[in-house]
Amino acid sequence: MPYLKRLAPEPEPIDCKILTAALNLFVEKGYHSVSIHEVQKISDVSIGSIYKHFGGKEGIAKQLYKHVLNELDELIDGVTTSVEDPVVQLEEIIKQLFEHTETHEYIISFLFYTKHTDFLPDEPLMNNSRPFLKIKEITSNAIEAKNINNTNINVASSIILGSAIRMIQLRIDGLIDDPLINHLDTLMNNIWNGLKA
Amino acid sequence: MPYLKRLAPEPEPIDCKILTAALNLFVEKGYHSVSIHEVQKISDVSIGSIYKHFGGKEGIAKQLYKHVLNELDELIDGVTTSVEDPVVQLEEIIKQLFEHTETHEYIISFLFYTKHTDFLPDEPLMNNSRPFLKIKEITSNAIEAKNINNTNINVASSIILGSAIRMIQLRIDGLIDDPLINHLDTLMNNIWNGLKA
DNA sequence: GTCTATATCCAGATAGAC
DNA sequence: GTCTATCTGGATATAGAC
Repeated sequence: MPYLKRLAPEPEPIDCKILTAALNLFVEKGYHSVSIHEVQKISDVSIGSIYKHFGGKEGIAKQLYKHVLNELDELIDGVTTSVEDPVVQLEEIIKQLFEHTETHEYIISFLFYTKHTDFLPDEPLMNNSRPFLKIKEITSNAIEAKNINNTNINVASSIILGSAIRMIQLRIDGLIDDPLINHLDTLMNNIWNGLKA
Repeated sequence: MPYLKRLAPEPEPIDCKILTAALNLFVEKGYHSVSIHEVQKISDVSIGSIYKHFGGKEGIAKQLYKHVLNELDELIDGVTTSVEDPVVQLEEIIKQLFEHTETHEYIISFLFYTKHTDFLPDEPLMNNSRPFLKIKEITSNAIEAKNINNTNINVASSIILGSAIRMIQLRIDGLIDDPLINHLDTLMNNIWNGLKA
């Protein structure tokens, strides 16, 4: 699990004061309720520098968006290179996402509980981004390997990822009291039990 | 199905020019990218009247939020009064939501593909609202009636509702080509197959 | 390359006529 | 009760000093 190892010793999940401040503010208040002056204040970098580096608020959001998608992509690659069975790969990905929900809540919240099109209308849809397509591909592999019932790929991936994302959102909302990792086995058993037929 | 019957003959899903215009604009552009002047233009009601009736943009959003939650609530009540078995109730609710995704896309999008806390931070969380609590209650009933494996309620409801919501979102994104109703049986079979154990 | 002070714009809200 | 014209605040973005 290279992803966790790399991040573990770092106090900040993102190595950039501006992006870190923006992430926190965007998640807490929502993109449009955050002014560039707030980002300036929290990050302790001047307005001028922010504009030099990112060109403005939308530039920050764009970079942040790419950054978190890239982290997710690396997480997936870490899993796919260390495990063979696509079913186990999916389970491991969800496991790590559940863990990150506790340890990197803001990144997870920005990834799975943000309507990006509200402020990045020109970016490609998250559900069409590399890491999401990879997850879909893994699901497809699992079906083809006959480890999963030959059901529609959109249905299967919606059951798998949809359940996990919903649990993450309920956890962030505070409607699930304990860490999601406690429910991982139950979740996966029920999912596979249905899909494996 | 009183819900559909009531709405069927109406050209507009909402009987208020201002709310209808706001719904369309909010879904298309996102709440913060919509100005009150745009709502004025589309609804063809003057700014003054809008402020008289709703007190401002947030007032419109608040009313709209309550309205769509109320419609969902009525949909659920319609199902629970016409069907006995909680498992069938859940299936029927999802069926109607899938149908509405085709016929009332904007309402469904506002319900299931909008981050309401970004513009209504003081409203109760959607996942804690009456209709969502009712769905959770129905799921709980299903478990108690032994129709569903005695698994954690949060896990079971995440699998059921999470899959459905994700399919709705993928459909709205245009990443699922055909109407969701075509996939209803496959989805429900795979879900129940796993949960019924 | 970093900062502060300033300009510009625009959305939300209001006042007052009809 | 409905409308239009106007005010005001605040955010983005820039200009120019250091």
